[in-house]
Amino acid sequence: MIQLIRGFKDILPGEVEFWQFIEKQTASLFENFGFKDIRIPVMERTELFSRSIGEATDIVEKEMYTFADRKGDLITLRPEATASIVRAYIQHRLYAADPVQKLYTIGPMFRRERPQKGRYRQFYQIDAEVFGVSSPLMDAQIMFLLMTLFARLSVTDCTAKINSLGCPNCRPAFTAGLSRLLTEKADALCEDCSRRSARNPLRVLDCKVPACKAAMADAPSILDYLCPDCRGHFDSVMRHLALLGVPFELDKRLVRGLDYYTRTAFEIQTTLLGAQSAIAGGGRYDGLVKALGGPDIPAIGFAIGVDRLAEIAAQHHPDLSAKPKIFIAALGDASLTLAFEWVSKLAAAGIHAEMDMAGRSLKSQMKQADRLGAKHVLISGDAELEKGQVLLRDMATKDQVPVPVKDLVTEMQRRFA
RNA sequence: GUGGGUGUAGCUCAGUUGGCAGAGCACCGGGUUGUGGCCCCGGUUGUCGAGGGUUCAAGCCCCUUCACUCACCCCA
Repeated sequence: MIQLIRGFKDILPGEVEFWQFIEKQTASLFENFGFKDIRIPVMERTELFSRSIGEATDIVEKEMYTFADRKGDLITLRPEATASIVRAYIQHRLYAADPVQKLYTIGPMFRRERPQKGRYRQFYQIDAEVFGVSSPLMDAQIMFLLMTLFARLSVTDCTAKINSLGCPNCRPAFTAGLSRLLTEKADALCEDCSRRSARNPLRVLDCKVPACKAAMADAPSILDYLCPDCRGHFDSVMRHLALLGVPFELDKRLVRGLDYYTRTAFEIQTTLLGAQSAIAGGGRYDGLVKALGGPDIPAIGFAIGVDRLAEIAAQHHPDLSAKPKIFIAALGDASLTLAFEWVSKLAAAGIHAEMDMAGRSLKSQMKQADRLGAKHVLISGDAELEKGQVLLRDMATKDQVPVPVKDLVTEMQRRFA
């Protein structure tokens, strides 16, 4: 037996129904908000990701599936979708007709992390991006859209955490201040934090080690450093979130793992999934389109963890599997042939119909119909056929009525279509 | 990458100081010549994760390894 790759998984019938449900709700809601579906490849040139996500990030440094193709070009299985969508936006000059474009996609992403609950090496994201809108109204609307989607999916136990990361004008001052503090307190920090100090200084603010907490007690907040534009933008986001009734919490330590974010950063968290509390995250990245060679156009986007959503949805919706309208139980060769013809034609006509082809006992076939959850069973045996009819049984009420064999498919269509 | 837990039937799991591998569920058949759910009877199902070692004898003890899982880290 050949094992599947670590961190990868199959989605089997019984679970896949939740995925379909999520995808349907997403498509209809997103289209109501003006988003259009876009399909992008699962592989790109490695350079696209290293340039957009950031050379020094965990994702690029140690989590990407990167290899040389037969010609020697370095390619990477996408660890996220934003880079590809931005690339497509620039490459096809989608901004030419209208710089404002709202795009979404659903698909697998790949990161080589250690698997755990709610974290896989091939995982699925619903990803959406809005180009050409710098207004804070869009930031607020996007979070409203997310909360609305989650409510539809019965994921009620979630809160929005928001922060502002500033912009190239104001962030450097904050980063410098923080770095200065970290250098001063270097001796007091735990091993992890001394490592983080250089790479990801903001993370130190989040450390649970008491000594680090004490050392960071008077650490600066990014919010105190925001320039007037960023401050105004952030205040407006919060004002409009309140207007739409989106519950949110300010989280001054919220940071995104990707370098390209500016200003608004947010995460939707839930308590239902153990350590992997984030079911969606995103933010504004006003400089990325230009950095990747496009025009200077602002953008904001987010990603939803579908695996995590499906796990939660499974707790609410017990059975979404399709139930047959009709099961045909056949006794004897003549009936078997007729049942074969009827089931095939009913299914083709859009009526979910099933049968047993193994020639088993009536009792066994009834059991099978019950297990499948069939609404009705057509019983066809020699005794009925002699009279030119079959029996239609309602499985819930046990009522049985004869139905003529002639034009049976048409009659069933009339009753159950 | 680091740590903890777990690997026995399709599923959930028992398995005593080392002594013939088990139960429930599921599945198949019967009880009812041709009628589902409840009940009763019978039956099928095993690389005990893998490899090596100790022993007369290993599911159990020792070593190695793999997988799953939870957490750190990071994130969706």
